[in-house]
Amino acid sequence: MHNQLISYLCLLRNIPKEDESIITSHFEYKTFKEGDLLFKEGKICRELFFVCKGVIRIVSINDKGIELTHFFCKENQFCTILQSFTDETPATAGIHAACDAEVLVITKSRLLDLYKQLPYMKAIIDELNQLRLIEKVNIRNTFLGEDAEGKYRLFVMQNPDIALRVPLKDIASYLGITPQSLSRIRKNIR
Amino acid sequence: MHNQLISYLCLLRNIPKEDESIITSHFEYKTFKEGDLLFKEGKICRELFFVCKGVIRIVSINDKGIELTHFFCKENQFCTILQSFTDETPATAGIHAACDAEVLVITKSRLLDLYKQLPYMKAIIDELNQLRLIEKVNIRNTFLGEDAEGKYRLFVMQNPDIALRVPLKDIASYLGITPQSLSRIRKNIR
DNA sequence: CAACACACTTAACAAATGGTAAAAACGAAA
DNA sequence: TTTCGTTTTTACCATTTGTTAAGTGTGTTG
Repeated sequence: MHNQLISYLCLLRNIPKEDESIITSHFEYKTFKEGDLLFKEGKICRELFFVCKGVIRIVSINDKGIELTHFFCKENQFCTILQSFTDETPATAGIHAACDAEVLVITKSRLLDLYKQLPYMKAIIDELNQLRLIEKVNIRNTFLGEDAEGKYRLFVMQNPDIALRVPLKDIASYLGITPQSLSRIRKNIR
Repeated sequence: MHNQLISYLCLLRNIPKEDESIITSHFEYKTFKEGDLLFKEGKICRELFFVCKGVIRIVSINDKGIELTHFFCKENQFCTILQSFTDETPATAGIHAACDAEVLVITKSRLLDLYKQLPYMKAIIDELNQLRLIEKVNIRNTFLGEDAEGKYRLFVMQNPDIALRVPLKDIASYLGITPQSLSRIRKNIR
């Protein structure tokens, strides 16, 4: 599992062999079952997760009590509640396992320690943030102007693996439609 | 105008007095009329804009020929087509003046030169990117699960100034609804 | 001023989506 | 297996939004 993290980081920047164990030793391996809570809404998020296997999702509850899925994170993606992690303010969203998942966790204090030992790690995380920003903007733009069916088609095209692994209701709450609507759309597509 | 840029940057990090002219000399001042093109879709975007006055918007055209407004940038916001600017790939969106606007422009090569002279500028831009990522995620999440009227109310609450200054059709294309729908929604709210 | 282009509004109808409810399918636990 | 709870499907109706079309400004240009 720790190898997977190193392999991924190597895609962005060469990691000296001798640094590998420094990096991995800062992370802790954990497993979760579908529906399990990785992080609870309302607390300050001091963890950064790296998904090794499975899918996790960022979730909040709106004023009507409806679950909203902000986004999914799958294999080889970092995930946290960025605002809470950065500002140390209470998070307005939690993190749930959308299916069985294996993750590596690093706490904020350990991450800062890692930055001290290996300053280039900060640059990697900054670069990942920029890539993530580009990705978020792209997702918004491809969804813009599409109706529910169009959004679902785009989602499936861009994330065929996620579409197969997580419950329908989670995808519906990600697309901003009701499970009934998504079920209807799936039938129409078949 | 250049003072405005320095004032804004000072909110993020203290700028030594002697650096101010180094920074501002890298930027060029330009004015645009409503509807003017700041950057044309399809080209490689090598400019980073800082809005001093007015509102600009990122625009693309979908397969049906409909204009889509990705987002607006107003006073004291940096704006570029980030993917194109970073990867030097052709941009799939252009930048238009949503109302009369005054901006400071820095080219990519001049920005890289500025990074060399003042390395802390890179940290500032990285921090701005992270803030922008948090903002994009927040916008998406507050819109999620809202109907068209809810999205419009949220937009007006969060951007009362923009709502008053730019054409209705641009806001409609930002919300992903037709101008007719937005006109109807405005009437209902009155 | 007149003519024109463009943005905005309004209306009538069609299509898509939401709300409610109930049934069916599925999985977990006793 | 049976039971229970949850997810998914289906159906019906209400509401929202899109589509089309026409009318009303408003500003610009000749």
